Amino acid sequence: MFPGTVAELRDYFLLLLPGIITFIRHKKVFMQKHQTTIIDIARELGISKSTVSRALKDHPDIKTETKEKIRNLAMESGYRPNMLALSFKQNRTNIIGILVPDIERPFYASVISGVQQRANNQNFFVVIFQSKDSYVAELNIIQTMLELRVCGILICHSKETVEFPHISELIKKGVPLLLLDRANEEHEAHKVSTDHFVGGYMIGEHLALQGYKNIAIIGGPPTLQMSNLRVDGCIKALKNAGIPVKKNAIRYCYFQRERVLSAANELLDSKNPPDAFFCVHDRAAIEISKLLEFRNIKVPGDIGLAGFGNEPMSSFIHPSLTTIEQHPTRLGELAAEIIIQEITSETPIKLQNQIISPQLIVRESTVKDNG
Amino acid sequence: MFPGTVAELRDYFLLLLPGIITFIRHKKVFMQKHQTTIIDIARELGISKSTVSRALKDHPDIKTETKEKIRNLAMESGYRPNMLALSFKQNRTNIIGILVPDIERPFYASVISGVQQRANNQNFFVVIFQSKDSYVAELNIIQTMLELRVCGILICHSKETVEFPHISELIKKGVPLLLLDRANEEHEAHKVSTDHFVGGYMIGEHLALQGYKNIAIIGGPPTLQMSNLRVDGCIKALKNAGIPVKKNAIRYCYFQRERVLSAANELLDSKNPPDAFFCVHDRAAIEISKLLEFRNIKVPGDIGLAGFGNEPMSSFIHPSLTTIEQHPTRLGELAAEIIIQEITSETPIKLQNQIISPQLIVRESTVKDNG
DNA sequence: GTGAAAGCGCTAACAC
DNA sequence: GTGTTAGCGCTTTCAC
Repeated sequence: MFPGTVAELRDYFLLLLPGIITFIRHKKVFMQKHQTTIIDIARELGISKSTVSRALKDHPDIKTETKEKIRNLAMESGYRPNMLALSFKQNRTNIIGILVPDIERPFYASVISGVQQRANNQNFFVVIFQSKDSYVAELNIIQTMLELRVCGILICHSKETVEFPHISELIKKGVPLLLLDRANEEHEAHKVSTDHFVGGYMIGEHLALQGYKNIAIIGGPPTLQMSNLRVDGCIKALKNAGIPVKKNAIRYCYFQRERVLSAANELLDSKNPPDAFFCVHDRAAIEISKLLEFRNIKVPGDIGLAGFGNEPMSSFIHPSLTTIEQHPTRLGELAAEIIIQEITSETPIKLQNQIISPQLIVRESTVKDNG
Repeated sequence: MFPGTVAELRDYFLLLLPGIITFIRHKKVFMQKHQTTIIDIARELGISKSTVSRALKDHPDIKTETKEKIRNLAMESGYRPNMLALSFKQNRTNIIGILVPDIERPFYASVISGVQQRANNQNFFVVIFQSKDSYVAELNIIQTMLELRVCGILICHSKETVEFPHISELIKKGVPLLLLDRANEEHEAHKVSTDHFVGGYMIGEHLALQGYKNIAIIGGPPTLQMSNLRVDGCIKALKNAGIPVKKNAIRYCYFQRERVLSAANELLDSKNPPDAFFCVHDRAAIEISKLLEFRNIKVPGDIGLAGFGNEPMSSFIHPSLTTIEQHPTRLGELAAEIIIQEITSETPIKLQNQIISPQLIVRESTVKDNG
């Protein structure tokens, strides 16, 4: 019955070998000690797994003492529900997908940080994606997210994105969706954003108050709502102060370094050079700051300079930069809260459109009268 | 048979209501059109689902023409494997978990960006976690990752972390694991890091070459290997150049602003003040830069200043900061490649310990002879 | 108040 | 070369 000779033993071993190999391979993948399941508990207590399932979610049908017993054992044995099984059953994960143009930009890093912190508090996970400002990438990523069966999507559009078929699609599908900061007005999705118009207005007002009379504006892509709102806000404030802005003094530079520099140079070399720049992005302002230093133009003595976004760097350049704080972390937190509410609520919640008030940060680059 | 009067109709409707509500609720969650499954294809073609499954993974058993038929239909019908089912079956997702102290710090943002890009190329997802430099958080997060059944883990320890039971645990469990940049030497896991020692050495050498003779070093927490290596590298280079570093000139400031400032002040006010500072972190160097400006001490005229990390800001402060570039994006990409290799390979791969060469970035803050 | 059983989509061992 | 079947952990309907 059991092999006797060495040869028999060898043959017996060889016979078993494939099985052994399979066994080892299986074990290799995850050698963790068997995670307690609902079935283990049921077997241990001599009851059915449905009872255990119900007890663990506090179903009213189950007797209190049964619940007690089950919950105790669950505790002792370190039972943790298997998320994979849950997700599979419900055809939906507890993963929130977030798409931003570029994680490395401080604004998005902060937004993500906020989202992540709030999400983790509530047992949600955050998967990140970057479009690197490519529209095609944006489309693909959204498909990928759907395949992953994320339970909610946060999107901050790429700067290339001027059409929104993917967004309409998502809305039609009914996937919980929130548009971050660069939302197109027409979509019926939750939205969280900075009040770009008011931010621009604050800068315009401040520049007017400081006595600047001839302000040039460095915009982003003319198709990007967000950056246009900043421009419009500024123009409105200046108009209110009786300061006209010439068409020619507004330059759309697509957040591109070269365009910013050549626009600035052109303006500076013109017959009627500006006495202040408002850049709708700190990055551009910082570039111009370097340029002015290079051209030996004093800031704020000869010319004023204001940015938008309060990037960490803006307080460290010389002179330090007047700008607008957007509270990106708070933005992220709020976004996470709303999407989680939408996900967990039984019925769709009221459409949110949260606008975060920006804050004017006055620094050296615009304040003439320093003494 | 069918209700006649209005009252009957109403009653009939009320009877159906619960069912209708349930129906709507179910549909609400995800109204997407039914995703084609392997079963649909099998039914359509009048074959079994196993054949379909095998054909789609190019199993040699299946006849070529059968494969053709199946693949065509799969294409047409837009079949996409259900990741949730796959994950459930294999008890493992295609999600890589990454834990860093803080996403908002440029170094980590870049690392994550690198990881994310590489992972997405290979159909992996990246879930992010932040410890905010808390050891307890680090422990919890690792448990959470295990519950999510991530298929691989990338960790960059919090600065509080001086014990590593969780890491040993992970290694014992056999979860694919890679330690990023702050790895403890003794662990048998994959590792990717900057060559901190060489980075420190480069700074030391450079400072010596520039003629600095009395160098103070601002370190991190004395328990953090990474920061100690930077310190040691610098000391070694200085020693090689015949420049002794006094014990008292090495200050461990735990990456804390207040400690950095008080240490710097103390050193500057001492009988024998340093003629250069090496801070193992750009942040600290930037703080000291501000301090020196405030105290009206000229850099690099009166005193030299060097940092580590090449944070974006370091090139924008005045004077711009000499520092070490760590290539964080490349670090992240490499980390992703290694962990994905480990995950996808049948047998465990050779333990990797990749050390990325840093790069000396010489800027104004250390170069005395500028004219 | 509790149990039995089906089923979510897919894989793989086994049968033929 | 292809089909049958069991099973992954859990929820939920239906039966008792």
